[in-house]
Amino acid sequence: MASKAERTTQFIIETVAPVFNKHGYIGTSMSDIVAATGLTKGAIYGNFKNKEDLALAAFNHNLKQVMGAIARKIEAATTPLEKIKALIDFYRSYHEFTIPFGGCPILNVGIDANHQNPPLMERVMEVIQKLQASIVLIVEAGIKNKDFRADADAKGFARKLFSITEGAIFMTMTMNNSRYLLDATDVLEQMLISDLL
Amino acid sequence: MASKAERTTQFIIETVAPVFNKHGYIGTSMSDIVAATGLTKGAIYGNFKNKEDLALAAFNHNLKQVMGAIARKIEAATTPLEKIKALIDFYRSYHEFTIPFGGCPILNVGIDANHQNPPLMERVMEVIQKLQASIVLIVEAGIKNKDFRADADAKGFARKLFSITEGAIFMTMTMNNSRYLLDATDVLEQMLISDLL
DNA sequence: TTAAAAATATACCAATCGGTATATTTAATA
DNA sequence: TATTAAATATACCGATTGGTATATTTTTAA
Repeated sequence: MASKAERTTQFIIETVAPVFNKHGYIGTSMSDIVAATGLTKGAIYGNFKNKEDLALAAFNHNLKQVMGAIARKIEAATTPLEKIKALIDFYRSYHEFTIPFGGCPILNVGIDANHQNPPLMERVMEVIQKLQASIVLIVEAGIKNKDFRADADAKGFARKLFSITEGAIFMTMTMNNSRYLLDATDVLEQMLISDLL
Repeated sequence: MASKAERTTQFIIETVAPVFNKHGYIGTSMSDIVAATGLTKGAIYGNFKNKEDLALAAFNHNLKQVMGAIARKIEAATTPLEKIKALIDFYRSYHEFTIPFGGCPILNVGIDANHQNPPLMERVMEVIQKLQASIVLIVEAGIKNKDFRADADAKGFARKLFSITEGAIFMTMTMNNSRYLLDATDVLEQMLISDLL
């Protein structure tokens, strides 16, 4: 069994992650964190060096939740074409999925940390690069596989997929209307045909 | 000539608008505002009831800047088709255009005010509705005009245009790479053909 | 079961937060 | 130019910020 300390650290991260995602770095105060966890400042600072470290851990935890769900969907699919389809399909139910998290962590922290928190911003950029690279890998596998056209632009497709998805998440979150995400899946399905097939 | 007071009020709004857009509502302190304007708290509170009123004025000012530039482009075009093309084309140079503002005010405040500042959030939603309605009007004029297909989905097109654009702005701002906006113009041009023509 | 170590709680710190009452300066106008 | 009204500066308010030193409690392991 994990030590008490390890379990407490994990508990703090899990409890605080949606708070940071909803209210942002500056918008989340140490007293918010104390209130959310029911612990005291002593306990928090015993487990994390400072607020910034905790925010980083919270962001990574939020990412893991969302990425984990996506990864499971993609890994369940067998061919590259089916993986891309599964990825697009995931966003059909993303609104309900993301409500407990408070939206997309990449989008939220990307806006929140820009001009504000350089280390957090660095992490966002790094994560986006990695996610795009993993989409590129799938598309390239599909080219080898003859699922996709030989001249398909894997990087371009990954960029557009990511960009369109983030825009749709933003719109459904701010307008509280999942239609934007459904629109986006239509656009992405058309793009799949015109760009890759 | 405008009175001294009116000019000071305007000066505060103009000076503070990009600060709010970059750092967000909570991230912008009254001392930031004092430092940026070179005025004192007395002067600021003599011109605005409180920080929230100032933030709202700043948001409206930022909007006016961006919307003004777009409106000029659209009004210069004569036919509905050309207006839509001009709108899409505007985003080709949006990255450079928006750097002094610190990004898209709708995107920034939409993320920043969500779960944080209900009156500001209300204003964001209202603005998005109005902007989409104005795109719908252009498309509907184009349908009457025979520029566009009779069965074109004006509202759906407006939603997708807005959503794709915001996503691209987010990506180019956080990755500091205008390629995402250029990608988006390609997608939008294809969408113009497939959805409206 | 007890001693040592680790984790948590308590009580505090200086700095900063948004905001205000009042004094002073500046601008408008007669 | 003098008077008045408006605008701005100064000095302050209590509350809250992130963070810490130390006391207390709880867990771990002998």
